[in-house]
Amino acid sequence: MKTSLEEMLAFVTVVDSGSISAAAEQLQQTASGVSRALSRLEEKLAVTLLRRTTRRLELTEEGEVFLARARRILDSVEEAEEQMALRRQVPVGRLRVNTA
Amino acid sequence: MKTSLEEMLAFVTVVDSGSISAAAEQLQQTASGVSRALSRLEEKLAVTLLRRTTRRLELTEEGEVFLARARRILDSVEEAEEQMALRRQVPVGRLRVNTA
DNA sequence: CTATATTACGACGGTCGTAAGAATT
DNA sequence: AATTCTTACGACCGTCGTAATATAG
Repeated sequence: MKTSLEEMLAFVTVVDSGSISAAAEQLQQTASGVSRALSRLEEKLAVTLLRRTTRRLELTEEGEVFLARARRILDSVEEAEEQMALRRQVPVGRLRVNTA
Repeated sequence: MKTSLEEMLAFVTVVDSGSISAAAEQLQQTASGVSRALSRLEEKLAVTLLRRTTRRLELTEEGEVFLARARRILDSVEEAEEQMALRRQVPVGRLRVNTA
């Protein structure tokens, strides 16, 4: 449980946007931050996820595998948060209304 | 995506162990830290997950709902990490062996 | 030469543990 | 009265942005 959601999000966003700098913009961060988040993730997993040059990004096999899982995890978190947000506004149980 | 895995883990551990102090021990933290992690999570979700007195813990309805999802998320992360660990040791593809 | 990625550095923010205080039984 | 939870206070660790450096095309 050493990996963080932020790091997973950085990874997924980099893949989706095609570059670290594009991901940075999308995440409202600097490229520096995204680059480090990615390195941190790889270090924690002890695996190379993305083979990168200054021009091209290429997913490794491990990256491919992890990507799918990371996506699902991020979606699940989003979903859980949204459900809480909903539950806040829509109290459960019967709704009793007195009509005139 | 504001919530963190650490906070979810704190929440789940508190529920499973029955108290904040027990969870703290299990997580190798202080009760103070776990208590704050829990409060942080509730604040971020803007929801009360656990109604707590000094003696009793009671899941709210929202807590119940979130608990199930948090468990699944934590398991998924664990799984993803383990898969990377495996893949590290067991390179994929054909294994060629020259026998004498 | 240009665009992108990484790294060193200093700064800042968030989380921690300790210790004191509050609350429940 | 005892146990547990919470909070205030410093301290610390991790992450950040900037700016400099490296590198691919």
